[in-house]
Amino acid sequence: MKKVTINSVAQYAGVSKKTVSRVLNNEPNVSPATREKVLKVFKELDYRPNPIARGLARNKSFIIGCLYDNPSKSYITRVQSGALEACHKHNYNLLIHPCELRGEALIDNIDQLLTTSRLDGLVLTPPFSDSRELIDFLKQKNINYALVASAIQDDESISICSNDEQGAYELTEHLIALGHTDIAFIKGHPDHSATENRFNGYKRALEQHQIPLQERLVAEGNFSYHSGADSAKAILDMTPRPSAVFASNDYMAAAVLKLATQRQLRVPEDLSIAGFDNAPIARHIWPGLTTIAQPVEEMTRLAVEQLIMQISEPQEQVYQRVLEARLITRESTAKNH
Amino acid sequence: MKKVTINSVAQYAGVSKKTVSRVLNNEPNVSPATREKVLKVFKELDYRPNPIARGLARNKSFIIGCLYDNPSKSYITRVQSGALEACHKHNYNLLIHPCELRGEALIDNIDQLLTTSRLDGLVLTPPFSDSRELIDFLKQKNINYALVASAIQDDESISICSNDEQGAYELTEHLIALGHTDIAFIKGHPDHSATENRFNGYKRALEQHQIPLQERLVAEGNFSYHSGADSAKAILDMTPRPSAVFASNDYMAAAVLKLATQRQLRVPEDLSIAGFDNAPIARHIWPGLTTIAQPVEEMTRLAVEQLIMQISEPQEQVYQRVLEARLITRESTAKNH
DNA sequence: CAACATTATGACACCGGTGTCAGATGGAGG
DNA sequence: CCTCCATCTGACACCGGTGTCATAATGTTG
Repeated sequence: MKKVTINSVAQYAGVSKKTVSRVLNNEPNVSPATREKVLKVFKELDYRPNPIARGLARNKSFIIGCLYDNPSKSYITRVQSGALEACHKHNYNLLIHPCELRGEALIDNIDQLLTTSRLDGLVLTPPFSDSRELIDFLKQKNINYALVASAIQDDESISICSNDEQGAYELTEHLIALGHTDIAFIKGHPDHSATENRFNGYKRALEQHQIPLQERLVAEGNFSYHSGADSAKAILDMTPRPSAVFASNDYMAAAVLKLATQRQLRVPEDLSIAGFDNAPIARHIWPGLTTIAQPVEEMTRLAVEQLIMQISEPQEQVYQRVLEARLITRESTAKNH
Repeated sequence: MKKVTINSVAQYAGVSKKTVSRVLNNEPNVSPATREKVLKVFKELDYRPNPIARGLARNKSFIIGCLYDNPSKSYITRVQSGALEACHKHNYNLLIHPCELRGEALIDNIDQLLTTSRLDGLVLTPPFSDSRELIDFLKQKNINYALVASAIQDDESISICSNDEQGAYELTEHLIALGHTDIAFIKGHPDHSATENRFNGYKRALEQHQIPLQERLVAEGNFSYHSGADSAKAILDMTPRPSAVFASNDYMAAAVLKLATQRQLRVPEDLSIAGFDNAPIARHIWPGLTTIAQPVEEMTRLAVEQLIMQISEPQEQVYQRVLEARLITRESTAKNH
C-alpha cells in the first residue's frame, strides 16, 4: 500500500512529472497519445493529487470560508447545504466560521482567520453581507467574497439575494385581502438589510390599499424567539388589539402564537399570525404558519459558484441576481370577521 | 506589504530558518537568548506560519472532518459548535461532511473524502458512530476518529456519550409519578443506538414500577417530524387512548402535540406529552415540552479534544466517558386524573 | 587540562506539487 | 533539402515549512 505521488505516476508512465502535472490540470500542449497514457496510469494506480502540495505551489487552499452570526439553526444549515453543494462540485471545501458581527474585534478576527487558514474566498451571510466595514476590508486585502441576501449591489461584489420587499408585500396583501387592516408588524434585527426590506414591503402594501400605517403597531425585534416573545406581549396587550400580526421571521411568529395560545386566543379566528422564512417550525406547530419561502440553498449555491469562478478566472463583470420569494399559506391566517 | 515567511524572519533575526522552526514549534535545544530574539522578530514582523507548507512537510492538514446524517438542524449546529470550539483551541479547522449512512457507497465516499482532503481525523456523530463497518474501515486505514453518542466502547475508540438509558428512565418515572400507566412510546431511527437505549430506559422504569409493557403502545419512528406525525395518528386513534406519550425526540413529540391540538385534545389535561433532546422547538411551542437535555456541545467538544490529543501524541489508553442527561419539566406533562 | 558528554546551531535534502524556460520534435513553406 | 515556426517535453528552481545529521559551542568529569 505505497503512497501514489506524482513522481511514481511519472516514472510508471515514463514521462516527466511536469507532463503529469499538465495532464492533471488539463493544460494544452500535451499530445493526445501522452495524455491518454498518463490518464490510464492515473486509473491504474488510483492516483489522487495531494491538495496540500498543490495549495503550496499555487498559493491556494481550495477552501472557502462561510461567515455567519444568526440565531436560526435552520437558516444556517440551509446556507451550509447550498454552499457545500457548490464547493463539492468544484473540489473545494467549506470552512465554517460562526462569529459575532458586534464582536469587539471583527476585523481582527477575520484577518486572523484569513492568514491562518489561507482561505481562497469568503461567503458572507447576513448580517455580515451588509457590513460595509468588513467588505471594504476584504476589498483592500484583495480577498474574493460573495454576498448572500445583501442589500449591497455595487458592481464589484458578487451578490445574490431574494426579494424580501416583494415577499413582505405579498404577505401583507394576503392579510389585507382577508379583511385585516390593523396588522401589527414585528421588525427584525437592525443589522440585517432584510429587516428594512421586509418592513418596506409591509408599508408599501398598506399604502397601496390606502391603509394608514400605525406606528403603535410596529414593534422592534431582532429575529430571535426571545425578542418575538417580548414583542408579542406588547402587541397582545394593546387596546384595541390588532387582528393580525406579521412577524419578520418564523421564530418570532412562533413566539406570538405561543403567547396567544397561552392566553386562550384562538388562532386564526381571533388573531391571524404570519411569519417569514418558512423555517421548519412553521409547519411543526399548530396552526401552521403562513409565511414566505426563500430559496436560501439556491442563493448560497449560486453565490459560492460565482465566487469559485471568480477565484479561478477573475472577471470584469460581476454576477448579481435577485431570486423570487414565494407566499405559503397555512392555517395561521384567516378572514377577519 | 511583503509576505513574511520563515526565510525573512530568519534573515531578519540573523539565524537559520531551522532555528526559527524550532522556536515556532517549541522544540528544545534553543538557547533562551536566541528564542527571545526570534520571538521578538515574530512580533515585529507579525509573522504567521503558513499552515499549508507546514501541512506538506509534516503530512498533516490540521483539519478535522465531521460526519453527520441527521434530520435535526439543532442537533447538527450544536455538534458543530462543540467541535469548532475544540478545533479553534488547538488551531485546527473543521470540515463538515453531511452524507448518508445508507448511501450506496458510504465507504467509497469517505475514502474519497479522506484522500482528497487529507483529514487528520474524523468525528463520527450518530448514526455513523454506531457503524461497525465504517469504524473497521477507519481502523484498517489507520485514521484517527472519535465517536459521539455511540454505544461502542471498545478500548480502541475515543467515545463520549450521554446516558440515554438513564434519561429515558427518569422521564418515564416522572410520568409514572404523575399517575400515568398507559404511556405510549415512539421509537427513534433503528440505526441510532440512542433508539434502543431510550427504549430500554422506558422499559426499565415500567418494570421497576410493576407496570406491564404493552406492545400495542410502542410505535416505530425515525426521529423525523414526519415519522412522529404518522405515529401520532396511530396512537391517538387507539382505544383506549393512552394518557401519555413519550417520543424519542422533541420533533416527534411536537408532531404528537400538533395532532393532539388539531383534534381539540387539551395538553396536558387530556394527554401528557414528553420528548427527548431539549431541542429549541421544545420551548418554542405551547405547551412547552417536558424533555431530557443532553450535553451535546460538551460531548462533541470532549470528543474532538481527545481526538486532537490522540493525533498529536498517540496514546495507549483511550478516553471514554459517559455524561449525564437531565430532566427538564415543562407544561406538556401533568397529573393523570 | 585533556577527554568526553551535552547543548545549540545550521546546511541541506525533502514533502508533492507548479512555473519557467530551454531544447527536442515535427510539419509547412520556400 | 533547409529554414522557420508551432507544438511537445523535461530539467530545474521554487512554494514555505520540517527532518536529519554534522559540526560548533559549552559544560562536566577525572
